[in-house]
Amino acid sequence: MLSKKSQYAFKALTYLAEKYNKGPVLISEISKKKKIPLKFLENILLELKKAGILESKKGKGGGYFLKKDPSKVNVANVIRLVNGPIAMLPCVSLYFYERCKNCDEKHCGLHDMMILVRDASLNILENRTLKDLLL
Amino acid sequence: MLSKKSQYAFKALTYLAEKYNKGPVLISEISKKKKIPLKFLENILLELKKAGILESKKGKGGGYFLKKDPSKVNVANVIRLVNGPIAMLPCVSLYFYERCKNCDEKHCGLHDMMILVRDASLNILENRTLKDLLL
DNA sequence: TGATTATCCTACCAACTAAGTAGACTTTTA
DNA sequence: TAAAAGTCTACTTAGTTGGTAGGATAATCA
Repeated sequence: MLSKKSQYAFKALTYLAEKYNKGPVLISEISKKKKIPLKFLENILLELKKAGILESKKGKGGGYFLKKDPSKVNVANVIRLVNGPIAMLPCVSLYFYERCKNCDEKHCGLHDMMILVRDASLNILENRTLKDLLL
Repeated sequence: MLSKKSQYAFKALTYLAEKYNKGPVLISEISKKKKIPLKFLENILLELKKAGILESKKGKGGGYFLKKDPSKVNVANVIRLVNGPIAMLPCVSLYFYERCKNCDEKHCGLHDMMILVRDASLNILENRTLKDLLL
């Protein structure tokens, strides 16, 4: 399941996508409109900024805004960043791979099935962007 | 991600599937062969029994065994039982549904996308059984 | 019938993660 | 230089995960 943090992240990102190219948006505005706890939202937006998805401006007239066009922000990447692995097992994860202990990946039915699940999910998530989440 | 508990459950179940119709298997045997902490495995097997997947026999010559043929034990159901929801959001879960707060499901792009992901995953998991996990 | 074998059950615990809060600091701009 | 706004460090609180301990209960067999 996606964490609350991830759900907040998507709400904030889609809000910013709607306001793309309309100047910086206050954290407090996003917090109010999307009903996300202010200080928690601060952390999330900062993380998204450090990952290169958002940009910010300090001082009066400042706020957060998308660094790239909404159609360039990949959904799978946002999930990996905020939520972690998409795969159901570490041994089939592309970005968070860890070897199974006491289990030979070459002869593991669970492993093989989870690769199929991973690919089916990625087939959707890798081909969607923030733009697809609007409306 | 699947919990360790879930991974242990699948290891134990596939082991029992290999021994289907060959009489009860000791918890301690599964524990040793599959390298699963004994007392933790006890809990897991008991849970699987209560869910109607396993059967047990007490006393000498006792142990655990599959209640049904491995080809009748659905993978999706095992995951739901031991790990929880398969969907990535409560608002798109079939068996663990919860309404979104502050979010209209009729107009939510995230919701729509997560239904696609859910269905893609279920399409695989619902059509596999323990038998498919062997070898 | 009583010892042995094995599951069943209740309770507990340590470590970690999720979710959120507090408060001071820094930078920008008017 | 004061106000506005993001940045940073640290904390709290609640819940989950991954176990462990020890006894109760039931079945078998000598």
